[in-house]
Amino acid sequence: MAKTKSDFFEQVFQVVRLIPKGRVTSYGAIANYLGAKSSSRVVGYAMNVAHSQKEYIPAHRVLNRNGQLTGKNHFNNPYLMQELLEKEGIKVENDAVVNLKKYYWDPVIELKL
DNA sequence: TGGGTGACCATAG
DNA sequence: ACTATGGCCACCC
Repeated sequence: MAKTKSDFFEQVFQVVRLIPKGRVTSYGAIANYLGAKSSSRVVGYAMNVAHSQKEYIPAHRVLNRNGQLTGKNHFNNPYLMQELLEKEGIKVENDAVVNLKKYYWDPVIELKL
C-alpha cells in the first residue's frame, strides 16, 4: 500500500467503488469495515473530497444509517443523487431510499475479510 | 500544538 | 414525535 497522508480516504474510496450497481451502504458500515476505531464522520469527510478525486466515486450509493440522502447537498446538483439512484433501480422518496434493507450492501458482510 | 469542523450514530429528556 | 448533547477520529489552519 502506498503511504499517503490520506491513506484512510483511499480505503474509503476503494470500498465505495466496490459497491455494486443498484446497491447502497452507509457511512457507519464503511467505518466499521475499515475498523471500529474509525468514526463514521471521517467516512463522510472522505466523501467530501471524493469529488476532487481523479477516479469516479459513486458517492450517491453511500447513505446514512437511516437511508437518507444526507449528502445530496454536496453534489453538483441536489437532485443528481436521487436521479442516479433511481437510474440504478433504487426508488427514492422524500430524500430516503425505499426498501433500504433490500438494497443494503454491507462491506463487512459482502467483503468479509 | 491545539482548536474547530464534519455527507454520522446513539442516547437521553 | 422532536431537539440536545456527547463521542467518535481524521483533516485543515
